[in-house]
Amino acid sequence: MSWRKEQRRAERGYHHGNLKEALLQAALGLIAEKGAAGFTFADAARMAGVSAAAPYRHFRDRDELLSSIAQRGFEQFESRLTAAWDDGRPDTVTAFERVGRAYLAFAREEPAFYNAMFESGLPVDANPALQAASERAFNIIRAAAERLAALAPPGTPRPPAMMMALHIWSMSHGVASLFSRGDAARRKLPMSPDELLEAEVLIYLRGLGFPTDRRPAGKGAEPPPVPPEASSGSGVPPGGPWGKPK
Amino acid sequence: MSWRKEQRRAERGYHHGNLKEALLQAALGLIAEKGAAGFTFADAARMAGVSAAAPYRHFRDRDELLSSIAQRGFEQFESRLTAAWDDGRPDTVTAFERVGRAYLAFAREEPAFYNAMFESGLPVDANPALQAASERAFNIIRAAAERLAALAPPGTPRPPAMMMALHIWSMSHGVASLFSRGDAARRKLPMSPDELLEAEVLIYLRGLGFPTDRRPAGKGAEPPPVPPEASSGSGVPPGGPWGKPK
DNA sequence: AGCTCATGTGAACGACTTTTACATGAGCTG
DNA sequence: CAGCTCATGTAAAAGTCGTTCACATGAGCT
Repeated sequence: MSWRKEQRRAERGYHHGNLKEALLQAALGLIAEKGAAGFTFADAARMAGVSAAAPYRHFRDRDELLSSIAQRGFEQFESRLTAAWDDGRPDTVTAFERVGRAYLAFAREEPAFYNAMFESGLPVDANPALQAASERAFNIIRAAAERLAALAPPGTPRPPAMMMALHIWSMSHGVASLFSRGDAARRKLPMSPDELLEAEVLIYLRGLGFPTDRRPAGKGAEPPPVPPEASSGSGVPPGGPWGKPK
Repeated sequence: MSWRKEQRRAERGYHHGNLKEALLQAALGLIAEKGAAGFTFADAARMAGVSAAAPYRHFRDRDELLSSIAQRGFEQFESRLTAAWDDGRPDTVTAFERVGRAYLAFAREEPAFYNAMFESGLPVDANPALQAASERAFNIIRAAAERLAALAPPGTPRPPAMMMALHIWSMSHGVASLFSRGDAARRKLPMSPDELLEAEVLIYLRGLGFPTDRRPAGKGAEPPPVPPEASSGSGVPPGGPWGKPK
């Protein structure tokens, strides 16, 4: 019953040729299925068709593989946030909310990455590269917050952008962790996680004095707003950022 | 040299007498140290001075021990939130913020419970008792939100309490997960997690139209507010719910 | 053709989880 | 108090993992 392994070896020769990548992919799949805790180094090796010792030629230990995945995750995360932000087009508030949705979408569509990044218990601060990658991702949110803060309605004190960024991050992460994960969209909600986050952010921005109907109060500093009929669906209903209160 | 085990046995006899509780305590300590992932059934047994097989007389498997801890955690969580809410005294907004701080305090002071409850990857929905306990805890937040929603300033549409509760929960959980965990207060922050959350909640409430200076707008429905000099430190500075913007 | 070194193998170690057959003794029953 | 029973503990064993080590292989360079 070990002709399977022989078979495999016959197919690909003694050397795998691309083991590092294969291990990363295998691990990604396993983490998506069973979570970072349930993922096993040996399993990844098996899935790649190599012995249990082979992975040690490419990763110091199981943790390093996990870190590599988290690192890659932060990079993809950053690029998705960057794309969503799109340098604040067509207007800052719209783009800002798109970033929020992108956060949730990432958590939903890349559960393995999200898990490795935020739920694996990895000591992020122990790995400089990882920390840097994480920071780069956060900086997207920060940059967006900065642009938003600059639009603060005149007359009111300008909110610190850093604080706004942290607030938005915590909201996004909270919603994602609690309500938006793969098979784990555990609680029954009166609204989708996306709607929940969108309303949350809108209420928050309104609390800062921002007009949340997509019509910026400042003039000139902001490109002309999208015509109302173009902001399909995600526009704020007249009553407020939530459905009809009953 | 296995006289240690003999020693222990001599001290307590063949039967432990209170093994279940001892295991729970041991596990709690281990999880606090090394996280739910690093915690080991065998270690707990060792710590309690029994063989590795003994725990199976009290827990079906490692997961059941973890679940028991999470369950207990939710119960303590509920009671702490209940105490913090204190039925909305002295006024709803103050009590509401106290709940937020209690959330963070729990995450900080009971990392083992928090870990088991929210970060262990336990399938909460697979265990009805656990799910119920979790729901009971959340219901505190929901009840508080309901009271708050009832105070919504007249004229504006009344926000759905359930949505508010989910929002507050996500903020609290987001801040706790990202910034407020034991050795893992990873990122450098311009303010403490408590301040961060407090500002976040205040801005949010203001976004809903609530007066956030602790002086309720409605009259009669709310007990008289605390005199300003009594709300030490946690009162809202005149400029807004954050420090001086520079 | 031959060398070398990155890459993979198998065996082995200790730790962990879980099951099984057996041991102990606390507490009830007569 | 004697005897029984059953909850609770033990040791041993099987299977899995992580990790290391000595050794094998063969890709690519000289």
